[in-house]
Amino acid sequence: MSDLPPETPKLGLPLTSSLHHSYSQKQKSLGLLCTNFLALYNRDGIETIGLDDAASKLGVERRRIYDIVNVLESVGVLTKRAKNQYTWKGFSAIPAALKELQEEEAKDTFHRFYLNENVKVSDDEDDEEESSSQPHSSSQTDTSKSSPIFRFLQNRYFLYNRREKSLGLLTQNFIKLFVCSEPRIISLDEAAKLLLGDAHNTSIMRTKVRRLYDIANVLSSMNLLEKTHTLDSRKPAFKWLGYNCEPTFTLSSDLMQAESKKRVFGTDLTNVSVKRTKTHEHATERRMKKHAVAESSYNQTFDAHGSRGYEFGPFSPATGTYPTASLEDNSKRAFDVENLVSDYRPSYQNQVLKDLFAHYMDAWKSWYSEVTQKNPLPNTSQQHH
DNA sequence: TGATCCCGCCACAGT
DNA sequence: ACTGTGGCGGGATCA
Repeated sequence: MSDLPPETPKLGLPLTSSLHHSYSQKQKSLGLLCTNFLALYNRDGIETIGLDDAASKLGVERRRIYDIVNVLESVGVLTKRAKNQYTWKGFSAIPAALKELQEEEAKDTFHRFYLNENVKVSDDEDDEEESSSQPHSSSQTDTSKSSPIFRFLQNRYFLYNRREKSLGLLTQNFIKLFVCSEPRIISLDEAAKLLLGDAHNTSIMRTKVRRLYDIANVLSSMNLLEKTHTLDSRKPAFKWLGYNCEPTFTLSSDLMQAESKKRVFGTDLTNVSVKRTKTHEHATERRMKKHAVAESSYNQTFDAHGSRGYEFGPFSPATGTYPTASLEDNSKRAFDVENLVSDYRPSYQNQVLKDLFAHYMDAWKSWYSEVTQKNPLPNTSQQHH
């Protein structure tokens, strides 16, 4: 139905901008918002941040604050304290957070390598297998759907799935991409591919890339990231800068302006002002349609293959960088350990990771020799099959 | 035209 | 029922 006209006359709107309704995307970018956010809260005496406070001070809707807060939290700058409230940790918390990410990744890699745990199942729905509703002519599936157990599992599924797709986790996995490999310049397409594992329809890719833009923008405003081009091609890409002790982000001077002359950013409290015109009702329609589809595809997915839709681990070794050994290859692997290690190690240019890997390696070796001494298994390690 | 990415609907979670 | 969160992708802007 007809909503209010999209251009409701709004209070306190800068004449200049309202006259020639020049819409500037940049003025409202997430990166800029983040800069202002940091300028606002990265100072002494701040320990608690209220979302409403931030939203109103920055002149944006809450939704945008969530975006920022989620990525800030994923690098340790913030911590959720309670509903609507975050605790400010500051930039000094970044190194530890990054280190933890490195460790996580090293651990994952270790497991993938030695335990062959890449059971990864991507979170996409590229399975075109009958896009129509599943043929379940047997009514028994329907009854089972109403069972408490089903609902419980369904809930778990949702929770897990949601977490898997959260901006925060995506941020961490994105960062791992940089922190754990040497070519510290990655295009977002590339990143999306790595994070997605393998094979995905363009729709999933597009969505992922959109999110990566969001993330990259706030990381850039923190000076953890920088936009450049890939060395070879002219493709735009991002370069990891890492944390350089100094609070490198520019303490935006316009914050002062914002403070004094109200709303440099946003210009409105209710975001109803000079926005991109859009047919409201159509948007709603689209929604309905979209969600109807999504829902059916979910049901289908869940029914068809119970655990489908999960993505184990941050990202799969889609690039084939990791030597994979199957579990039944025990004996062979045992003899190759040293070689494998030296083969593998070079892919870690990063000293921290080298050390970590060495650490795991030592642990594993001592464990292994212990086991093999008690249980001499020359070439017959696989006989128990 | 392809790269960017703002915007806000609405599903799901929490009270 | 009502509020807090935040996934998601259409389509406007930018280069």
